[in-house]
Amino acid sequence: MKAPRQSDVARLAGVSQSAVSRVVSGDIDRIPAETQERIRAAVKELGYVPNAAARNLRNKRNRLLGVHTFEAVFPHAREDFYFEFLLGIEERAEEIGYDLVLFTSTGTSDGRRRIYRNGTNRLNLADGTVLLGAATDREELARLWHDGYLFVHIGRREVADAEIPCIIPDYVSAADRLVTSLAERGHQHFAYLHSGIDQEAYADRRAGYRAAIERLGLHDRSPGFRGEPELTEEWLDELASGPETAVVAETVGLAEQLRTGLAVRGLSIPADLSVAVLEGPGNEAGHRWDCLVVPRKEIGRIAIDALVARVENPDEEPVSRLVACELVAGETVAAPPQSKE
Amino acid sequence: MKAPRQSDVARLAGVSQSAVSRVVSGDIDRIPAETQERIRAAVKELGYVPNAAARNLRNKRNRLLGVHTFEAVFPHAREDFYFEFLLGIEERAEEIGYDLVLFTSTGTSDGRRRIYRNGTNRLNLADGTVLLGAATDREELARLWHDGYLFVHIGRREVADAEIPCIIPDYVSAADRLVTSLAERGHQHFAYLHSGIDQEAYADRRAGYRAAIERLGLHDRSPGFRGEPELTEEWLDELASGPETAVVAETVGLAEQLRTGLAVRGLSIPADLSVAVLEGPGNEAGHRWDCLVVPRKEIGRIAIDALVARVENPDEEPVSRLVACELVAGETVAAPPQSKE
DNA sequence: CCAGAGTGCTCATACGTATGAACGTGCAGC
DNA sequence: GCTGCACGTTCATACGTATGAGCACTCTGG
Repeated sequence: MKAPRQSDVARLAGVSQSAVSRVVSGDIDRIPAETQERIRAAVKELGYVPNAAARNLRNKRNRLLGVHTFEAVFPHAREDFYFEFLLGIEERAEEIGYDLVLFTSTGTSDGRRRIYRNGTNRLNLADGTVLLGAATDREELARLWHDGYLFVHIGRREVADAEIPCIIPDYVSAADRLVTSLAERGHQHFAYLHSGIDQEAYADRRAGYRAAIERLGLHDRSPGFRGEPELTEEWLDELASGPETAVVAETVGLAEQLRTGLAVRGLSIPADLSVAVLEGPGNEAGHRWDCLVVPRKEIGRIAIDALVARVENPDEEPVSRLVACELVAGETVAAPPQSKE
Repeated sequence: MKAPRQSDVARLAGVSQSAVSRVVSGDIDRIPAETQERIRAAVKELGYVPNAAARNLRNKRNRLLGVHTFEAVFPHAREDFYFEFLLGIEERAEEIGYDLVLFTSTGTSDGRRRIYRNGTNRLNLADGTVLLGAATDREELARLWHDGYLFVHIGRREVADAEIPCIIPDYVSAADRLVTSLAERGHQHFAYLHSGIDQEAYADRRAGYRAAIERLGLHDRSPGFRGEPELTEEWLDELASGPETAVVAETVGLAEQLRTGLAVRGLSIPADLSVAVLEGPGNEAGHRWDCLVVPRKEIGRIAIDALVARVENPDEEPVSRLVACELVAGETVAAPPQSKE
């Protein structure tokens, strides 16, 4: 029971293989309707179906887009970082008629996934690949780029001597707008709570924060922002007695800690202090923090579009794109208390 | 910047293309270590990577497994049916070094996905495919089978004139054991709450239920089981006053309705009536029903193994497999009330 | 009646790989 | 010195498709 080929169809229809190829792939300018009909009938009778591999070999195109995460996708997906991106990726791929390859074969025993393994890069199976993962390996990225492989990376990733095309949440602008909106509410004195971990991931947010503070002539003297350990008892005491009316926290976790620290001192949010967070709300339906929302699904879609643009037009310049983040109002920001106005 | 081919590697290493092919694909019986080294070095230097399409064309093998769902995977995945299956599929594929192709390109405007579209079956890009989805289209399945395409289906799916290899939760045995365990608790009189929708999906469960009832000489006179509308006021009245001490419900939803219907009549679960459910617990952390658990992740893994077994050994008979379901204790089963003993 | 254009189709080839067959070399055994 | 054999390597081909070039024929216009 072997799959029929174009040549089988051709024999049945009494034409050549190339005529069949022309009909099935739509190049029918010079093939009269009657012949087309005969060929189509033969196709149907034999149940002919084009061989994707042969087509690909011939065409260099696959309509296949890779998705490479540096960790397993599904196992963590429920609450996970990746999940929403994948939503957008799948959705958009489906819309434009591409299939997705999940590169799972590149896993190592330690649970990490590498692109290159014993010198082999499976990725080239796809026309192009979306890379994502906080733990993206710089060296591999650099090599991939130097090899001229077509890819986009979700999230900012700077690599020396390579210009990685990234789809980046516009944290700079979002942090700036967040501060601006606090200032518009009347806040003048700010503190910044930084996470300490992963310097690079928060660099944009810090830049946006600082830019807004300076542009608007606001005051900030938060120790955390100067790199010292934050959320210590001393820090909290200082905050409680200081002029600050607004705190910008990098993570929800920090904000929660802050809340308890303040409660001990008899202060509440937002009555005494407004707090906004520089990351999206988690799934845990806790306090409704004022925060920014990374449009992950949207980013997934954009990544696919950026990739496909280059796949379909190789002359296209690889560029990074910023994607705007929305600010969402919660219940943790209010006007400054009158006592401090 | 074109991808290097074996012939490029060969030129650099000073050997023939076929020698390169032999080394990269492991057929090295008659190639001395020294030559292998030279070739490997050239491979590395050029960053050679095998062309999947050409390989596939030549071999009929890809180390690529398809995943075809008849609806979008990710969009619903959080709470969804598919999710756990995919977990297992990805996990197992990773372990054995296969990549996964998500067939998304086959979507139609109505949101359904078909395998065959304008005569083209994209699936044949992969070595074999795992199909899943409650709404699986029978005609397409039949055609796929008749075309000799390699696949397994998750969930039972019967198609005339075709023997679809399926991975099937063993609902028959699970339902039987569930009844048996109720009987061991002392229950003699049972009622069965059926969902009315999707006859086929619950057929196995009904069979297992009935088998246990008959084998153990138990009593059942539930109208629902005879196909009449269930959970009517009359039905509830009858149940409340009848000899039944245990109800087996097909879905959690039905069980919940039952609970409220009983509450109105002053009866509670499990004090007055034990209730067990023939489907797994949802994510909603409501009442802890006694129920069965479909080992979805496990099934995903098994599907991959079954598929790969046939991919790697085409003589292998396509067979369906039953996978045992676990029963989990909840808080809705107890001994029958003494008044009815 | 011939040049030129158009029509309907086929020829030949390339895509990159894997592999059975064949080839040349060196060496052991008789 | 010839046969036989193992070894190391290459040759040649097939997989199924797409497509530019080309061929044979018909028609149109001058």
